[in-house]
This record gives sequence, C-alpha cells and structure tokens, in this order.
Amino acid sequence: MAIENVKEALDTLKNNGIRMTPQRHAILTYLFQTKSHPTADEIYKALEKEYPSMSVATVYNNLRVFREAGLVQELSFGDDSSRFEANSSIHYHVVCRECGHIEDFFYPCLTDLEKLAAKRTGFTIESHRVELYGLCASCQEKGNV
Amino acid sequence: MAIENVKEALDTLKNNGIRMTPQRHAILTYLFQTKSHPTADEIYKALEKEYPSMSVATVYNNLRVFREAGLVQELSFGDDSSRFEANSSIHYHVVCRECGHIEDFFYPCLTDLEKLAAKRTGFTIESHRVELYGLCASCQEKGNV
DNA sequence: TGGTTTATGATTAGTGCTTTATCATAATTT
DNA sequence: AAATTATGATAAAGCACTAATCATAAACCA
Repeated sequence: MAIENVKEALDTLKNNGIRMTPQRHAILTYLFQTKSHPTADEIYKALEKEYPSMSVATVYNNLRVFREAGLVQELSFGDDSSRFEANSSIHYHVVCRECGHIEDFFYPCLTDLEKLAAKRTGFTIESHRVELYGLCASCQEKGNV
Repeated sequence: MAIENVKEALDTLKNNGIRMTPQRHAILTYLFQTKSHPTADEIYKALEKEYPSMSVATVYNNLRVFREAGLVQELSFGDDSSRFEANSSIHYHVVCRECGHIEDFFYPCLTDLEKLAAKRTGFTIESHRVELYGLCASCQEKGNV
C-alpha cells in the first residue's frame, strides 16, 4: 500500500490516468527526498529557482492531486499552514512546542486502539493519527522550559 | 490538572489574574455544557442572541486567553477552522470522514508510547494527541462508502 | 509523425478564517 | 471616588488556500 519511492509514485499516477509534468515530477521528488515536513510554500520556495515560472497555486493544486491519489499525506499541526509528506509506511510524529521541529517516530500500529474505538463508538475505523508534543533535544540544550 | 467544571475554570482565571466578564462566562459555560467540538464561529452564533453586541473577534480573543490559561484545548482536524473543547481528562477523538462528526473516546493513557518516543527521538514528551478516522454509525446506515 | 482532444500551469482575483489596531468602556486598584 | 489597567466592539488587514480564465503542453489516435 505504501509508496516507497518516486518511481512507484509515477506508476500510481499513470494507473490513475494522471499526467506527468515536470512540475509534478519536481514536487514529488522533493517530497521523497526530504525528511522535513514542508508546507506548500516551503516546497514552492525550494523549487522556484529550478522552475521560475511555477506559482504557489500550482504547488497547492498538485499536492491535492497527490493527496487524492494517496501519494501524499496532508498534516495539520495547529500552526498556520498544512504540512505535507510522502505517504510511506505507518508512523507517528513528534513535534517540538518551542521550535516546531517535527520528527517521524515508528511504532507498531495501534490495532487494539482502533478495535476498541470501533466497539465503543460504533464507527468503522479506517486510519488513525498520533502526535506527541514536547521539547526537542536541541531546545532542551538551549535551556528552554 | 484537568478542569472539570465552570467553577474550577473561574478559579483558575482568578489565580492567573485574568478578569471575569459576562462574555467570558458565557463562552466558558457553553464549552463546558456542550459535547460537540464547536468552532469559534459556532460559539459566536450560539451566544449572539444572548449577547447581541458580542463580536466573533471577542470569541477568538477569549478562546486564546482560555487556551493560554490551560482551560481550553484547540483542535485542528485539517478542515477549515479550529475546534475547541473544555480541557477535561485525557481522551481521544474519533472523526467521521463523511459528515465530520466528532466523538470523544476514552482510553488508558499511552504512557509506553510516550516513553518510547522520548527514548528514540531525544524529545521530552509532555503530551500527545490521537485521532481516529472512519465512518460514523449514521453514515454507515446511509450506505456511504 | 502530425492533428485533435483534453488536462494542466500561470496568472489573477477571490474566499474565509483569524489576527491586529484603535478607542471607548468596564473592571480593578489605591 | 479617582486613577490605572484590561477588555470589548468595530473595522480593517493578513494569510492560507481556492476558483476562474486562458494559453499551453501532454496524451491519444489516425
């Protein structure tokens, strides 16, 4: 289910009848290369030297296309703008309340939690999200409280 | 730590040197009474008959005051606007992808998860959030896929 | 390969949530 | 009761994101 690299992503797009363009290729490549969780604007700024004519609206449009094709995950951490990441295997996020730094955190899937939630609420559960908040190592060193 | 009712909330405000006003009382009372997870605008609409002169900016301002005092939790589920709830004991949220309905879901605190995340990432973990997504009972009955 | 169809990108303007600035007013302090 | 300070109402602004439009590029097909 998870898309591990750009090539698999391209295949998925092809199978869904979605055209490949240089802009899309660049956005996808950037998302698969980075470990950060960039906003649409950060992606735009990272690529605008390579694609001077590309607008931020194009980035938004294509991120939506990717999201709908299941290639990309959109994350909202409560700050201003959404963040995006390539949809790899299941993992959770650790977020620093001081500097906003985000790290991935792998953990066995919380199947029991999903089952109990379904039983208690009557929902059918399809997915879940976990975020942990605290202070990153760097902000601890700086003496932030 | 958790604030269970309006009276405790008032005490907390007083101890923090924050003034009590009719508008704040109304917003707090509304948040403690409802089981929904209203947006700022929904709170505003619910109270505008009682307080015709109150503006939506006032609602936003006070929700921020409450959040900073630890009385209120701000939640962003990826849709347009933030949602707010009184900061009661630890629980998680189940969200319907079809109608947006949100339900609370109580589960033993995931202490192990926090510990392992701290060990693996070097963060000090202070809190965490869990959201489960799926279809609510009502949307299942309506035959939504 | 070349012509046709259709999706896509760039541009611009628009929408909606949230914040800010200002000033009068209400709450607290002395 | 006067002085001080925080708060609310109003209006405007800021920002993330979307929608409309048209030219262009990608896929399809002969």
